[in-house]
Amino acid sequence: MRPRLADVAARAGVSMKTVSNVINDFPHVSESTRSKVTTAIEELGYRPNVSARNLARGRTGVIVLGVPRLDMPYFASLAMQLITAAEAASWWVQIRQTRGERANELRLLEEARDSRIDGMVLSVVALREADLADRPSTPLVLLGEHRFASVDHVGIDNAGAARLAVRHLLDTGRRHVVVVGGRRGADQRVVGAESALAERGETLGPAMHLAVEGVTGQHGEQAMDAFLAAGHAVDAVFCATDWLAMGVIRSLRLHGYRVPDDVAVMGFDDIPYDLAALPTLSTIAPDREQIARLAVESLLRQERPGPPEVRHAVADHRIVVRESTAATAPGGATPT
Amino acid sequence: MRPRLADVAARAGVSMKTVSNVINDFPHVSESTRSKVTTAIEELGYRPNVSARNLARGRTGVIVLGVPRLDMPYFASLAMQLITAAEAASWWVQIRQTRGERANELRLLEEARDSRIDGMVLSVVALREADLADRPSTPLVLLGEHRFASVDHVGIDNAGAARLAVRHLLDTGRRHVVVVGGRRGADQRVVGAESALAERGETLGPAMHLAVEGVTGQHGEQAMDAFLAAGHAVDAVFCATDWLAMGVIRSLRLHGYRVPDDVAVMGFDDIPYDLAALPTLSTIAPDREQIARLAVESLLRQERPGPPEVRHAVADHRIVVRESTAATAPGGATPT
DNA sequence: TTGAAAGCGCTAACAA
DNA sequence: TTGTTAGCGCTTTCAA
Repeated sequence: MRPRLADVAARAGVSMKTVSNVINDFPHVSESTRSKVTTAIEELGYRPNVSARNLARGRTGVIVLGVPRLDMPYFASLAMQLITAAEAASWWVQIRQTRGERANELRLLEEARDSRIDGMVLSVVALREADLADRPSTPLVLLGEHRFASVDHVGIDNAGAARLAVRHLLDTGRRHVVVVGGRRGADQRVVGAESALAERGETLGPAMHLAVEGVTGQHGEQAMDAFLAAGHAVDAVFCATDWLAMGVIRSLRLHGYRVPDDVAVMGFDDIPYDLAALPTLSTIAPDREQIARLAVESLLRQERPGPPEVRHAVADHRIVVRESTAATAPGGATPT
Repeated sequence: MRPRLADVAARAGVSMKTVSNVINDFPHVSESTRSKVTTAIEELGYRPNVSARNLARGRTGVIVLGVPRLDMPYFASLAMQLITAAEAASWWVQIRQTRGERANELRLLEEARDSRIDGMVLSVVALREADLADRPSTPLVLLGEHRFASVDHVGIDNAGAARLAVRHLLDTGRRHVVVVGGRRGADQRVVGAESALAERGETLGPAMHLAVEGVTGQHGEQAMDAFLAAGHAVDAVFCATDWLAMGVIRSLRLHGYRVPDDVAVMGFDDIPYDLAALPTLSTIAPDREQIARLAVESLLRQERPGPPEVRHAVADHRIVVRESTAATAPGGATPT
């Protein structure tokens, strides 16, 4: 049988309370007592029973991570980082998928309310501020582009990152930059791209902004197909995600453009497949480890009693330059 | 406060035992009693406290899924399927990564032994039969290519699937098939490829088998680079995974081969990015949902008392034909 | 078929 | 600073 707290107490010649104090790092434990207890723990190979602890504490020991799709490597590696960060707070992470649909995001929020979980980290795509009006008392932190005044949030500076990306395109001699992403004004990555153009006294013409509804490569490909069919000049494309970029490259090449010789392409996310693509994909790499850590910190802070205080944390990012934006550029190529 | 079992019992005018019987679907409960209880449950919105239940049952409510890397979409979608299947058995799934290293796989096995979990599903890469000599009493089921006599296993017919893939290449007029995968004799996908060749009276020459150590696109690319440098004829490549295939295509195209015109390429796994690649990738699609379901069933069976009985289950697969194996083939192309 | 009550292993109020 | 003990909410043995 596995040793219990009582066994440790007996062996150390102290009470259960004392052992509990040691395990939970309470202050006010004399050094000699502490060492007696830790020795007993070692000798017995004692490990606390999580179910019992959670029951006594009124915790469930589980937090939920909601992401659009786990089979998008960006979210998968985010999930792994969160699992690691949550372990330190002795939380299991339960992963759920939303497919980016508002109905599913609402459903998760509803689950948070019925409080069989200790907290929720939600990577939000379609949720609106109003949906959070009567937010659950369960600790909640949102990830992703959208940031609401009423809820903790962890993200990166999407606009700043996009600005960096587009500046890079412009710095390497590109002139006609297409931006593939979400709705203008709403999508911070599009906003950032616009501002980089503005810095050079240029504007993002309506034709140069391709608004996509979905996240897959096919969405990027179709958008680019439509753009190219219209016959506009282009020598660079900034995409809001790497997956979109893969589709965009497919479209460009099927239309006879060379990448990066004729058109440079920049993605966003830094997924492992970027290196297997032809050309390898330049991108923005968010610091996912930091994001995960900040999310767990937020949950822990909300768990502590005290006046609620909403915090919006910003994690780092960096630009990764690879083949797809090599500086061979002329201006405004046409199909070969 | 959340309603407890006792509240339900009081409201229904029965004992806790009776409510417990209803909840756990015990036989021998009169229909009238059952309906009284279910009504009370509905009215109160009662949900069992999982920690308490696990404590009483001596369960932890958690099973572990060990995969090489979660940011490989194959494993990510497998993970999601397992989460769904495990939910039915009211298990949380804790995901762990092994990076395919034997040391990490052994560490997980060790964790299974110290039994803070109810079961383990391990997608094994490097583990050996001997490592399982004193296997933990915790229910364990292995996924992946390797199958050991002493442990439950769920997989697909890798050799059969590979045979299907290579037959497809041969049926579309290809003659010089390169196989990229693990060690000959050990890797069932290589074995299956060989047998497909044997059916046509051909053999897999040593030069035509590229043994790779890793799983990434770069590994595939390097292997293909080396092969092409040697100047052998080739008009088809079968790769043990899609990721390898992406690297192989990169190499081929950088060496001036057109895919599929000069060389057809076939992958294995069916990851979402196959559709964003140029050309879109033909592949083998294992039935991951079935794999997950069978794995959970195995765990449940092992949990039940009774004589241990090892079972090896085989899930379905199908071939998915896309652009990368379009039937335009001549025989044995050379660089343009 | 249903009820009473003793745990499951840990936490934390209250005492000492 | 440490000990005693009453829960946390559910399962399950034994009786009825």
